Amino acid sequence: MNNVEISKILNAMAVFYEMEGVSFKPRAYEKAAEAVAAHRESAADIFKHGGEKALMDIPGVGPGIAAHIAALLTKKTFPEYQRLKKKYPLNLDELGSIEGLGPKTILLLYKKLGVKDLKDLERAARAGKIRKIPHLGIKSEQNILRGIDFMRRSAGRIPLGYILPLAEEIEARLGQVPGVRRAVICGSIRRRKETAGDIDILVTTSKPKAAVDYFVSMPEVEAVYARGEGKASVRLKIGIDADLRVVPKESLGAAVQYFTGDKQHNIHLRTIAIKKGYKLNEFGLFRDAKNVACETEEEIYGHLGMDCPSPEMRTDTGEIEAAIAHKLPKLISYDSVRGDLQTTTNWTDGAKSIREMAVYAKKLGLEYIAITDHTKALAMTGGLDERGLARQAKEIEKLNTEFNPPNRRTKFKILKSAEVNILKDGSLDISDEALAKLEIVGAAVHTNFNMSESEMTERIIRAMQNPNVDIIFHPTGRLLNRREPYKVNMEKIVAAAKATGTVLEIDAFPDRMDLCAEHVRLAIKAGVKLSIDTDAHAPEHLEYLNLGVALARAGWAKKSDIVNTMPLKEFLEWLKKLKKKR
DNA sequence: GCCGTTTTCGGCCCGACTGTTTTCAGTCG
Repeated sequence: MNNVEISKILNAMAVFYEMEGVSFKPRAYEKAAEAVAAHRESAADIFKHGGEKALMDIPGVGPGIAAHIAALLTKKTFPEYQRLKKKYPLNLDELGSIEGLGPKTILLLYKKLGVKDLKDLERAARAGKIRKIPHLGIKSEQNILRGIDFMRRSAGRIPLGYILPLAEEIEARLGQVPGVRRAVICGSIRRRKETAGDIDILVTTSKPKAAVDYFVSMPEVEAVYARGEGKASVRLKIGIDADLRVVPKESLGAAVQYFTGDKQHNIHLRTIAIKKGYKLNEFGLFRDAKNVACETEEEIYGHLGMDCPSPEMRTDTGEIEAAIAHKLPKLISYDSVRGDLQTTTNWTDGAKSIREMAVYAKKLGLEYIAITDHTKALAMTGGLDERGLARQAKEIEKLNTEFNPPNRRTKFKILKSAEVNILKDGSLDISDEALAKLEIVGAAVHTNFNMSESEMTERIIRAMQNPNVDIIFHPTGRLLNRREPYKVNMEKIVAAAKATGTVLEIDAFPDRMDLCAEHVRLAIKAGVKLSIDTDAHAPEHLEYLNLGVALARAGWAKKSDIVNTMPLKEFLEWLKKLKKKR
């Protein structure tokens, strides 16, 4: 049983206890579930090497839950889970993923209408049965239907950050199969789209059968749809499909181009090929029957008289025209971000200490991180007030001294910062005096999401007008597959950011990934600076930075557009200048 | 059920919004 599966069961326990009306246990199980899911090392390995006791090193896991996890690993279940699952025979995976539907309502619907899964729920809602239940009404019924619709539209797609590591692992393992020369991820994952619906991998090999045999028998495979000489299609246990195609090594470039997409980009490209007297398909670029280019993508684009746009840009939104004009921007490269400007520690709802975050950041080669714990209006996270921020500042100063002994050449800096809440009226929940003492201030909307576009836009603009605010964190507030972005007029936000010198954030956390590519382009065009941050709540989350780079590249960002590509010294000077200007 | 610079037992779960209500339960961040 892997960490995700364990986490799911712990989450189910939280829901069950919520239904039972038990206090405190739900939060405890939820926290443990979250920690297990985020934990790098697999619980199975930890248990194998250190037993139950070692499991307790996972934050939020104590003796009780450690015993449950041990039972899950050895017996696939534990008595309390069995009992509650029997008492509430519900598909919580389905019902729990509908926005606005919590444990109590799920229980109510089960008791009154026998709703056990999504199918039951939709039937009941469509039949108008939900509105008749006391405490629920027409609006609740409509909200449930809307929730189902939203879930359907996003279902089956997994955030890039969660699927990319697996895709890369499969790619690497395929590369090791005897006979295989190359294995290449294609499709939306190669384009680094925010979510992926499937994994597409191409291989060139001298032994097609061996590659197909390996692919369909991987441990991640749940079912095999099809397996042939040069192609296989499977369902993975994580709930999406994966396709393997064996292609001749001479036409790898053409196949990679074809299967990378996107569709609109390829249609446009093929039209250009036709106009120039060619035919373009997955086997090559043909003039009459002669294949003139197929080994590399560059070769194909070159024959069509254009530069090769990087996969992230291929959406047919101007990249082809730019490629023809040889005016593609020099995109920000991966690994060029030098600091993370949004990180959360155990001073609020992060998992680890400032020191642990800093140590990990340093290990990744970063030169600075801003500690941006939540502030007081977010009570649920234990948000810091002015006094808390002052206490934290002392701790940071102490650590900075420790991290930078006088004799050491390489510098690492922890910046005093905060993720300040933008209140409903656009004011902030921390006094200006306290904000002025921080080295960099991020502000974000965390409450009152359902405002009209004009109200929300005004609210954020007002926050930007506070001279202490340097960055707007996750400017659209979307949560992939879970929450729509709040309504804002991005043109106005960008204009205000330009006027106030405020940085807009590209949030690299897999569930967030805002801004979207179009917004990035809009900001860059207006000359607004951006930052790429992870919103890390645990040290490993710092590794998500590259997802933000991917998003920046999709939005045509150059290195100079992103403030935290600057080396430490230059960044601090820039920050000083920024503060002075206001 | 977990946890510890308010510590080994007694806290933890706060505030706003929504939809249903006429005084409040459920949900979310």
